[in-house]
Parts: sequence; C-alpha cells; structure tokens
Amino acid sequence: MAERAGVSVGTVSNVLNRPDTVGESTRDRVLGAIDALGFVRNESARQLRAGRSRTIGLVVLDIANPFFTDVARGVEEVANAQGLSVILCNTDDEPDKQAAHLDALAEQRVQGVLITPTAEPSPQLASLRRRGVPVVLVDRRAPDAGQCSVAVDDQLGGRLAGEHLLEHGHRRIAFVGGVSGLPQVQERLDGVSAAVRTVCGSDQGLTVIAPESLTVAGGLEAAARIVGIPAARRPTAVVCANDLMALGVLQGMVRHGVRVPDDLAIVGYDDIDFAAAAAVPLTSVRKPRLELGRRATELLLAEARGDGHRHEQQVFGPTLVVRESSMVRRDPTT
Amino acid sequence: MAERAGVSVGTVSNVLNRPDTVGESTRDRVLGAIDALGFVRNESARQLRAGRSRTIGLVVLDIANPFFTDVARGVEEVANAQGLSVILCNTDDEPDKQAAHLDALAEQRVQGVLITPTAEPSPQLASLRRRGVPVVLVDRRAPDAGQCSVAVDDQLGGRLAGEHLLEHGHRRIAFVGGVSGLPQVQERLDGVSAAVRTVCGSDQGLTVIAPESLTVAGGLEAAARIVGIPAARRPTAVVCANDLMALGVLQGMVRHGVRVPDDLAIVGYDDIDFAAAAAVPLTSVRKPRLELGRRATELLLAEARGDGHRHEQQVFGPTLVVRESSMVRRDPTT
DNA sequence: GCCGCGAGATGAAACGTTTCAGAACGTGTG
DNA sequence: CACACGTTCTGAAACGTTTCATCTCGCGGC
Repeated sequence: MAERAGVSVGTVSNVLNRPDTVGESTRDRVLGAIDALGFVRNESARQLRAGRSRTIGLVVLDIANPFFTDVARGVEEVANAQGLSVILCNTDDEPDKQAAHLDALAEQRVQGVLITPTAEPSPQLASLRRRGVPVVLVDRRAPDAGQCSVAVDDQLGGRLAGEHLLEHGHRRIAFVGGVSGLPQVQERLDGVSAAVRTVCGSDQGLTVIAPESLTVAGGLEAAARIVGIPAARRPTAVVCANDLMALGVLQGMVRHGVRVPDDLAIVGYDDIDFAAAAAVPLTSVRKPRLELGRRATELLLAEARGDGHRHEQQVFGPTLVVRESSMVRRDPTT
Repeated sequence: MAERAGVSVGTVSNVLNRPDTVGESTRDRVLGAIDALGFVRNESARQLRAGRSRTIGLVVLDIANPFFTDVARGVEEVANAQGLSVILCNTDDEPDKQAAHLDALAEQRVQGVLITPTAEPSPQLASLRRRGVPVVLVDRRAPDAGQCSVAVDDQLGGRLAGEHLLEHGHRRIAFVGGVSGLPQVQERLDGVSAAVRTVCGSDQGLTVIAPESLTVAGGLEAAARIVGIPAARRPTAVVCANDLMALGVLQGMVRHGVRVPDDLAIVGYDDIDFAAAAAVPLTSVRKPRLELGRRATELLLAEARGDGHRHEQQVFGPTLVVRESSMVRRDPTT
C-alpha cells in the first residue's frame, strides 16, 4: 500500500487492528490516507497470514426449501455478529455437488462447516473432520459422539402428528416421503408408525408413499397415487415428511375435487411460513428453525475456538401446530 | 508443503495447474504425495498471488423470497460451471446490512457483484464500481448506461395484470405494495395505472395500499385494510407487487370469509412455485427467474474478463399466467 | 567432440498482511 | 548524569502460492 502517510506498513496494520497502540496524530494521518486512496484491506493476505479465513460454510439440501432459508437466517445472524461471513452452498441432495462444495470450502480454509448431509456418506466430509475442521450436523443427529449436531426429535414429531390424527378418529393414514433414505424422514415415519401401533395394535392402517423428490412436485405425485386408491381403502389422513410435499398434496387434492380436511386431513412437517399462508392453512410439526441455525453456529464457533470444547448432540423438541387442514373429526368405524 | 515427493514447490504448482508440462514419473510421484499427505491447496495464497479471488457476490433483498432463491440457482449454475463460488448475501432491504456485505465482498476481492440494491443509493456500491469491480444490477434497470443490468419490463408486467382484470370486468382495483420505494414496485404500479387509465379514462378506480413489508405478513396487513373498505367501494380485484404478498392477501381473505376469486380476484407477481401450489392457484406475472440469474452472471463474467466488454441493459418480457385466483367475470356496472 | 535444442525441473521473487523483536525518543528517578 | 522505563514506531520474517528466468541433461546433427 502506498505509504502516503509516511509510515510503515506495520503501523497501518496497527491502526486497523489495535488503534489504541498508535499515537493520535499518526492514526489520523493514516486514516486520512486510507480514505484518500480508497484503500481496502486485502482479505486474502490476512487469511494467508492467519492460516484460516473469516468464513464458515453452510451446506444445505435444497435452497428452495424455506426451512433451510430460515435456518440460514439463524446462522447468518450469529456468524455476522462475530464478524464472520457465511458461504451458502446448495447440494440438491446430490453427492457430487456436495463433494465439490466441500472441496471448495476446504481450499478456502473455512473455520468450520454446517451441513445437512446427503443420504450417502461423504469421503470429503470425513476428510474435513480428519484435518481438524469443525463440522456440525444440522437437522440430523450425529451418528457418534465424535461431533456436534443440532437436530429435532423427529420420532417424537412423527408421533405427535400420528397421535393427533388418531385422536381425531383417523384409522387409515398415509405417510408421504421416504425415497431418498434420509434418516430424518425415516425417523418421522417411525414416529407415526409407533403411534399407530399403540392405538391400533398393528400398523396395518399405515400406508407409505415414496415420491421421487421431497418437493411440491413430489407432493403432487403422492396426491395422484392417493386418489388412485379405491375409496373404501383410501386413507382419510396423510402425514407428509415436509411442508413442501404437504402443499403439493393439498394442491393435488383440490385439483381432484377432494375436500381438505373433510375428505382428507393433511399434516405437514417443518411449519414453514407458507404452511400457515396456504389457503387451507396447514397443520404442521413445528421445528425451531432459526434456533436450529443459531445453536448450530454457536457450537461450531465454540469448537473452532477450541478451549476445552466438548462435542454436543443437541436435540430440540418439535411441537404440533394445529390448523384447518386437519380440523375434522371422523368416526373411527367408517 | 512437505516436499516428500522430493521436488520443488514450483513443480507441485505445475502438476496442479499444467500437468502436461511435467514428466510423467514426477507427476505420479507428486500426486502420490498429495494424497498420502492429504494436501489441500490454500486458496488464500492463490488469491493473494492472483490479486483476485475465484468468487462472485450475490446480494439479494430477501433470501426467504423464493424468487431470489431461484435467481440464485441460475447464478450458481453459471458460476460453478466456470469454477467460481457464489457468496450469497441477504440484506432484508436494510442499507446497513447491504453496506456491511459489500465491504466484506470488497475485502475478499470478489470478481464481481450481482445485486438487487435497496431503495437508497449506496456509497459502498459506488465505491466498488469506482475501483473497477464489475457490478450487475439484477431485477432492476441500470439508471445509466455505465453498467450492466438484467431486468424485467415491470411496467409491461403491471399492464398485463391490469388489462387482464379490466377485461374480466373489474373496475375497482387495488394495488398492494409500495412503501419501500423500490423502483421495481413503482413501475409495476405505473403499468397497472396506465391500463386503468386507458380503459376507464382516469385511474380513479385504482387504490394503492402500501403495507409495511413486501412479505406474507404485508399481504395480511393489506387484506385487513381491504376488508375494512365498505362493500360498495371495496375493490373487486387486487394486483400485488409480489407473490408473497398475494399469498398473504389470499390467506387474509379466506380468514375473513371473502371468497377468492368470486368476491375478490387476486393477481400476484413473480410466479414463484408456491403461486401455482396455493390451494387457490394464483394468477401471476411470470418472470424468467433462472434466466435472470444466468444472464446476469454471464454479463458479470464477461465484464470481469474485460475483452472489449460493452455494458448491456437487458430487459426480459414478463408473461401473465392465468390461474383460478382471477377466473371470474364481473359485470362492470356493479 | 561440439553445438544447439527441447523437455523438464529449479529457485527466487512477488502478492499484502500480521507479528514481534527491537530501535528511537522522551521522561522520571536515583 | 546515567539509567530504567514506557510509548510509539520500524523492519523483517513468514504465510503458500504462481510465475518466470534459468539451469541441467540427454540427444541428434555436424
């Protein structure tokens, strides 16, 4: 940098980082030069010297899913407060994209990575951990005690949804979602299944529908299949593995002239903002989305700081938010 | 890096960047060492040496708005194909957040910035341009020929929405959105207004409602205000400045027992996926969201490359997608 | 045997910061 | 006056890469 302030580079650095250690007149002179020249500190050089960057990576399954954008808000809030930037990476649940993003994050020497991993195990992720980069799993329980995770008790969430429908007299229930083999989805199904078995003795009344993707389109696909079931055996209620699919199912039902909730009750999962905004407001299992992001980031930063950090698997409790889409009482015998 | 391959650092660099210039046996030895040691190239050092990073910044008004996540997908697609990473920044339409993000991007020496700026002019943005960083405006027309922009003809979009409603017999129309003073919003209003004036001679029949924010909550607020208007003067149709608000209005109407589209027709803007998925599918003005992101990135990269780049203000044409929320014909005399 | 040539490898400079040992200087103390 | 001390600033090293001029070596041609 042009030392137009007539001062050494070390002093400039001090002005920027430890202003109190430099004399007042020098400081003013340097600050003056800085904005006369439009000087902007070079972050690459800082990072090189420091050995790590001032960024963290956030890797999500689907940036178009409002659940993840809300998590991202929580993450950004905490990270920005510490002067860190967030690099947001979208994988679309494709292992290749995830691998590419993780490689890029490793090269950038991020302070840590928050990730909702794809179903398949990732060598890149393992290698990150091996080289000591903090990794926190988001919306997914850590398989071992060797790392932090922030999740929601999805089994409980599934059970809440199931019990709610059972209490309202439903005895034929469909669970929508599952193909991708994500643990989150499986646990939700387990919860519903447990509830059904408790009340009915068996889970005969539970149908599982696994559309191609966990999106609105997947929900539409599921709706078509449900409508195809003969009325006598058709479920009277569905639990969806996320709200996107629930909205798809809802839309599909409207198209087919099936009334919601009268002919079919629907319960979603995540309680994204659009769930309440749907024209038939959606009953959904709420997860503390912002809080999930915030807490994950706190754990990540604690681990990055290092001082005696102990891994923590935090589990939040979901709550059921009842809205119109499930507000109907049925006679269990029909 | 540990020269366990018994070779100079320059050679390692060549193996990584110009493999053909190095002897086969040496290359194998180096590659072997690389993965024996788990070597990962340090991006900061690369960037420092190169004088710029391999990233671009994308700065959006509201990450929770699916319109922007779709744009982001388009951006990522093009950027990743060139080996560039995207840093996604959310401003919530707050100038301070935007300023902080732009400062961070400048320090990171991004190759360029894609931005949908807040309403107020930003000194940080001006300074970026002054120091030669390419900036492309997204979803907003450049005020002068000095920079690239990728936008949609919002005046036309507004007119399409207005004409559609007028053709269906609506004569009292409300426009929802506006407080933030965003040019995009203003142009949409202008379009609606022009259509109304053409048909009715004046825009007396047009009411403007400006909620606090351009979100679902803002739509709910607008709905409450509309319902408060005495039935004789109440609009029979609304055009919303974006789909988020349209969904809010829809939800508010359902709550108040107002039928859509029978009592109130609704037209949204952006045509986000949720618009079609709403239980009363939303008529909306479609913008080519992915294409907007892609094209903006192409322009940015062309400018960054430099070779005789000429600034370009690209304008896409919007199209009206008619769905149920406006499918009703009214007698203009009532 | 000498020269030139090309392929392949080397070594050092440069990028812009931070850090730290120490220089310079003024001031108070014995 | 000599000395210690504190404050303020300097200078140089170090971070890990890329780049480029240069060196080495083997080989073919004369």
